[in-house]
Amino acid sequence: MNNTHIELRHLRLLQAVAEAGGLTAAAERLHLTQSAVSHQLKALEDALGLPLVERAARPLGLTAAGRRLLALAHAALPQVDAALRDLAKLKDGDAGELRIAVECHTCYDWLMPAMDSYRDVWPGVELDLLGGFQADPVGLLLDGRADLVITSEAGSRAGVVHAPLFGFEMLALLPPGHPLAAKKWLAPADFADQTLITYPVPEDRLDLVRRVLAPAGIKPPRREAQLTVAILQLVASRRGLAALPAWAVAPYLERGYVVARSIGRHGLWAELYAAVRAADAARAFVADFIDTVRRDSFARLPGIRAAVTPP
Amino acid sequence: MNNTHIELRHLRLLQAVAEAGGLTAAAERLHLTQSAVSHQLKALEDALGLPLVERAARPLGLTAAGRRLLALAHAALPQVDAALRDLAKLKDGDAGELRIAVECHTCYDWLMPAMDSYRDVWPGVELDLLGGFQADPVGLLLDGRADLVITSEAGSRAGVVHAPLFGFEMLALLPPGHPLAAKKWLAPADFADQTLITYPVPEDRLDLVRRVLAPAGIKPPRREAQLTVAILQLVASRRGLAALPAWAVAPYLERGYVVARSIGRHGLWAELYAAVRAADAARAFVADFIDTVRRDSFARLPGIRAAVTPP
DNA sequence: GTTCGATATGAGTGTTGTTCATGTAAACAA
DNA sequence: TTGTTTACATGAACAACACTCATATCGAAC
Repeated sequence: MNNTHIELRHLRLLQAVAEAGGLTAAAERLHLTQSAVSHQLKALEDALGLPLVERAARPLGLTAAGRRLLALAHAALPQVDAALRDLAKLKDGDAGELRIAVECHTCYDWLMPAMDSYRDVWPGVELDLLGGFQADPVGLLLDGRADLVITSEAGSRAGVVHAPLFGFEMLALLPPGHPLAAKKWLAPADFADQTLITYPVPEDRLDLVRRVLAPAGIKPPRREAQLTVAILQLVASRRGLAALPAWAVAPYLERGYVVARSIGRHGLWAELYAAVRAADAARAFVADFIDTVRRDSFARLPGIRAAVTPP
Repeated sequence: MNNTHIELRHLRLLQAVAEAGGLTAAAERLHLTQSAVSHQLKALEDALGLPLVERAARPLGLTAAGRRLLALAHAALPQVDAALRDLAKLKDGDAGELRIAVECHTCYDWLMPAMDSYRDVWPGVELDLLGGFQADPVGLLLDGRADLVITSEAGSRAGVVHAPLFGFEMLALLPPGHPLAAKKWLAPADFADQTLITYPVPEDRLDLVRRVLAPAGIKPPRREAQLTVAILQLVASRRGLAALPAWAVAPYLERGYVVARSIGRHGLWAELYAAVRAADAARAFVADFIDTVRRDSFARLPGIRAAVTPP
């Protein structure tokens, strides 16, 4: 029957479920409750008269019907997005300038590919990347020296909008065979007698220090390194511990170069935001840059989750 | 912006508006009120921040944005339909038998192409066409000698479901230059002294006689012909008048072979139904045959409208 | 067994799509 | 011109539906 009342909402739902590997995780991405996802999926299955997901398996598997519908989602949703982009260009024009300042060192890992995707669909937008460490990157927006800032601070300043990108886990990195590797997760006290290897930034910019160690009154010695590989090399050679975003270390973990542990019972989670001037937030090429980063990151980065603050 | 809440419903709406050339006509096809279509279109335009249709022109024109979105509809909706068909096959299987009996002579005009489209997507279904005039075609369903009957009678019999296909206008055909051609439409009395040329069927099967002439107490002489071309030839050579469905005579009208006039102020409209056994109505390959006929007919036949009885 | 993480379910609520009843505007006829 | 017809717009009332909240159920790990 073709009169089945199917909507793009259903396709987005199925895609999210398949990608997230579970209803709860899908709900988070869609900024819905788990209940809504469960209800909606059931309603869809009832309407079609076919089960779409294997409820037993974890990660959740799709049935043959589910896979067919997912194939439709993969075919149709990008077409829809492309059309909406074209409409946005018709409305706002398709040219502009986007000078991007980046606060976090490891962000280049995902920012570069995202910029490449973006360039494909907005060839008329001039992309610039501002280098060097900035004391007050959001200030650059108001100075007019940058148009978009990637930051981990949600702090809202007048005239600036912070759009949440995604949440990620900071993992503690240990050399293989380190005594602490026996634990499932590390408590603040575990860092007491360890050297901390970090990027060369002030202490209050390090989530591990500001949110975990400082509150616990622990102040381990620090050693700084400029590059991610250098930090990993120091950890691997047992000069100390480090804390880096999960996505940045995934390739090294696979090779067994270092091992990772969560920080605290539920892990140390941080968020990234794209800050733009309020006046620019509604401009199509700006809004779509943020969308592109979100989509691209979810497709590419392991161990990230939707931002808690809805976009 | 991509977070715009667009749904397949919107695409179907825009497609219907574009094809029907107006909101009112689109509403009829979608089995909605004109108000609903107007509201929904306005909501969509507001959400996108762009006008989609040129309200002034008649038939309604699309803006550049409307055309872009229509292109999306043309790309995406067939994919959706194909996916739903595949799901139906997964559910019910993809094979079956469909013996079709046809009551109306001119129906072969659209039935053949529709059957061709259908065969493409349901290669496993055995299609058969039952020939010859049937006194009680719906009876064949209950006898088990046919599986689907094309009929113009809505009359519901136990165990048989009548699915409306579309409404069409019966046009009165006159030779060019006939005195009655001066009128915009013909009244019952106009037929009083004219010979009526018809297919060889009982009088009570002729809509013109049963619904117009008989109630007015008019009983013109009849002359019968087997073939549509024969009827048209007799009309053109001034042997009498005929009444045929608009779609069946469109090509002859274009060539000026005959001229057509409405019967009555608002025209004489009839409907066609597909009758199937109630037990078969839910089977995917049966339901989709009916859908295919509807879609195909609307795409191909001029001067038809949605059935008044909602499907 | 208990606990934890994940999905299901029922009731209540807010949103939104639809209809109904008009209003308005343009085209056409008298 | 006025009346008539046809098509689209609009506001209020209603109905349907999607979502949330709270809670139940299920399964796996300990």
